Amino acid sequence: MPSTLRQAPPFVVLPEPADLPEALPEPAVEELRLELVLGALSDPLRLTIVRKLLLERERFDHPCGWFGLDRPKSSLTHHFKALRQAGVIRQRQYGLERRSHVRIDDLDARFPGLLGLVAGWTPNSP
Amino acid sequence: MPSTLRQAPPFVVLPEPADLPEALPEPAVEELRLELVLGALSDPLRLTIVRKLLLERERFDHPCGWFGLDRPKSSLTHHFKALRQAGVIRQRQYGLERRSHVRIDDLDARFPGLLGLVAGWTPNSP
DNA sequence: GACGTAGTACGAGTTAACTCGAACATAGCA
DNA sequence: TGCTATGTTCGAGTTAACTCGTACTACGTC
Repeated sequence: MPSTLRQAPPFVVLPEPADLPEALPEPAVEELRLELVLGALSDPLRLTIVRKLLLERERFDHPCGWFGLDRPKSSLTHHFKALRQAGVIRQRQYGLERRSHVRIDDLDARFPGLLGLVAGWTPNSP
Repeated sequence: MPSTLRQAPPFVVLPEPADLPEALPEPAVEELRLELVLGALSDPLRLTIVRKLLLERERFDHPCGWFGLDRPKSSLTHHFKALRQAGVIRQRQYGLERRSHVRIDDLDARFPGLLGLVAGWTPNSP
């Protein structure tokens, strides 16, 4: 019924400055595995994280607490790590903060359409 | 690298005769949950099953052993049940045989593009 | 009836994931 | 020096999933 599921909003790829901190360990584009990516996205909390990153991408450089997730810090570390190790997000260390953004280019190249499904997802029913 | 990942083959929806056996319990289209579908597809064996059903759909009415999966029968029952309960496949009882096919219409309506990713998946690397 | 076939149901062992508390590390600031 | 904020690591408890053997059902056929 909801047409938002059928048509995802276009994602604008923002240019990144060259003086970014090094990204944390992650799989390369060609190492991305569909089953691992799907597994990482098969969790409601992680879907919430990725969807929020996609829909509010212009403000992606926010600390972990920005997501407003009511979980202990160690749980959030666990889920962000799961997303990063599957290749869904990239994380960079900004001093104390660890900022995340979705690897849109890589995921669109390997699994076109997948991020549109995530963007159209809704936590409760359908 | 492989262009097969970017462009999935078109799926032809075959008309179904009206005298089919009743389908086993499954979620309705509007009940399909993305996180459950992704979870069901996050297993290599189940990806193999769904991909084989998609690519050789014209011969979908085969017994479970047709898939050539080297697992005990009870394991296969487990995985086919997981796929059915997530809404990925539909199963019908033909006498002794339980035949499965992918719910292409339903999945395309709710999660467009997802089956294309499955069809383009390859078991090992990239 | 006996046999083979296609598959389910149950139960147990094993593995993996999730969840969270507690302790720790680091940077900035008063 | 201490305090706060951000986030990690470790460990343990709990839950869920996978794997599989065994027993069972149902339908043909000989």
